[in-house]
Amino acid sequence: MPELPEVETVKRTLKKLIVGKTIQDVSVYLPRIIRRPDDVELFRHHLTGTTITDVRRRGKFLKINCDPWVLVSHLRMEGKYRLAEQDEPLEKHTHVLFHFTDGTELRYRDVRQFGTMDLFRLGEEDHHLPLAKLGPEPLSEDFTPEWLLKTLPEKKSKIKAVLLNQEYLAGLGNIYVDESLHLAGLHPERNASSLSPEEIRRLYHAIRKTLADAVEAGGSSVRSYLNGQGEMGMFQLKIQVYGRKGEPCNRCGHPIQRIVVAGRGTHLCAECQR
DNA sequence: AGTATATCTCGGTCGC
DNA sequence: TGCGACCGAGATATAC
Repeated sequence: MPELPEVETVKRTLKKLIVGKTIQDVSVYLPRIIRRPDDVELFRHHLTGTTITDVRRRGKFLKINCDPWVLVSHLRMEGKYRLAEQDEPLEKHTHVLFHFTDGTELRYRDVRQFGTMDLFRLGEEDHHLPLAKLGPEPLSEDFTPEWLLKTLPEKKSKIKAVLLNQEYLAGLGNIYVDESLHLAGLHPERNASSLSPEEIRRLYHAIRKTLADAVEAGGSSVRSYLNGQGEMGMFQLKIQVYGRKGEPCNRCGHPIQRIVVAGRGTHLCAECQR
């Protein structure tokens, strides 16, 4: 389930692999993936003949510049991009192909078929859904302790629900929320408004460190996540709580619990997180 | 208006 | 081996 660090890793990998390539044609085998424009033939028509000029990221979204268009792509649970030679056999669950003029092609695979693609005029994408309402980037200078100190006390939900809300903060998902809360020593069911200023500062630094470390490690390879070159990230080796139900907490030795918070499986150490 | 909860997408995986 | 339950990001709908 790619979250910010995984999408950042895919972005960096794809940037090296596809910038400068020209799209000769596009094949769409599962039209439902393409949300905008609503006509898949128009999607093909717009992209054909364009050249990839940049690959960026916003929250968990990839932004692939195909001037004068930008493809906004969300991988959801299991979406993957891979650069292939056009004569390689198609893997199962391949839904979209971007054929380049040099004989290679960018392939989008997605077993769960949850991923989405939205095409916008370059520059207009941030003013429309799905990007329009996203909260600040947690690794940018927009995300500060002062902002967290000001906004968290106004929230009436549990801290885990707040951090999962992409309109509040963009890019955290289930894994990195659980990891950040463990590092901060905060219970996921705490009301956001109950956190003391000291706890909020701890949370701020925990989020920054968790995400920065994960980006540096190339993301986590939980489930089937691979970057654009098919390589695995290494952050899963550093994971403290996610998916470790029953195993001992690396800090205190007490067993990791799994509970449900905000409708999501949630891993925590009840000894370290209060 | 903000928050909580349920529903929906899907197929691999798991338990029985 | 077969089958139903489960999982989950985020949009959407509904309730309060």
